[in-house]
Amino acid sequence: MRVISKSGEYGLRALLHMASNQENEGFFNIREMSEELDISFHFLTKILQVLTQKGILQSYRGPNGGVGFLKSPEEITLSELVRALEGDDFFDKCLLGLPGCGERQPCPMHAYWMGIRNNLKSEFETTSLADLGKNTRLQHLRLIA
Amino acid sequence: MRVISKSGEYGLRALLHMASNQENEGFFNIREMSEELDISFHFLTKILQVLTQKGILQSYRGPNGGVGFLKSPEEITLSELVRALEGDDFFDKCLLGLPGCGERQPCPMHAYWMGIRNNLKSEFETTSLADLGKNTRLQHLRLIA
DNA sequence: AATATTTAAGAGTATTTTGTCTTTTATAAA
DNA sequence: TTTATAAAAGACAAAATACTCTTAAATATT
Repeated sequence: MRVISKSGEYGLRALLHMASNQENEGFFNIREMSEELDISFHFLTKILQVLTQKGILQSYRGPNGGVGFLKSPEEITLSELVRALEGDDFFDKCLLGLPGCGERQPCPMHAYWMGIRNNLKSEFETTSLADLGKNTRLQHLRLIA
Repeated sequence: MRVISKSGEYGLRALLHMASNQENEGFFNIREMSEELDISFHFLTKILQVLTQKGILQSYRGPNGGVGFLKSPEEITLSELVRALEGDDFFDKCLLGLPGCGERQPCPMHAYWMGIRNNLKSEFETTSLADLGKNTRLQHLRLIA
């Protein structure tokens, strides 16, 4: 098992790369990013397309085209990114996978799991992409294997 | 995305079912369980086989055969079960999927994620299957859709 | 206008996970 | 000892996820 999908990992890595190179300011070339991060170009393109469709990134085609932030990384929360990459119901899912699990018809782990899940949710909601990106830049942390 | 795999969900549901019907005491028939929980019989069999191989369950073949707990549910932690069902490294994985991520060569999210991960880990380590099973029995909570 | 560049989109392939079916092995009961 | 029952094991099929390749559309430069 993995906590997030491969696409999610790739997406987060690309976003962190962008956020930690914001002096670059404008648009990032996807081909270059794919090489720097060692992620398949076409696959990364698709993942970033989704983020563009969800209004997190904007893109331009043609020479010097690329992808850039639509909102400032200060205003982008980790929670928002995980939902965009892993599905809107990420923080609502039943641990046992039971559909319709909730207050009205809880599974045996509902209350327990909801506590844990909500902690994670609020943690992710109060962490911005800028926070993580600054960290990356200042400490020269790696985004590749 | 899902937090645990489908096999993991099925395994937990079966174990909760067993733990909450402990008056039954002895062995549980897998066919019956698969019907009560609406899980494919053969698939469930394989999942329980793994739990048997990992020393959490024991099994007997033949008439009145089945699977039962090897240790008492009081002594089985949720942490142990998740590791058995999702892999031993469940609580050690890098959120970005980077191999070898750790103190020596951390990814930008390492410290942050380690905090969250360790919380989850200790939460799961201090929760027994018996706790969850008792809950299920006393409150008549559902394990099926 | 023509060409080159770069993302978008879609079709197709590979791998992993999930699920099914069949055969084997162990055990109990007649 | 034969038969029935139930888990173990393995081969196979289907679905989901991950990845590749080709074509289309947009934009900039000449």
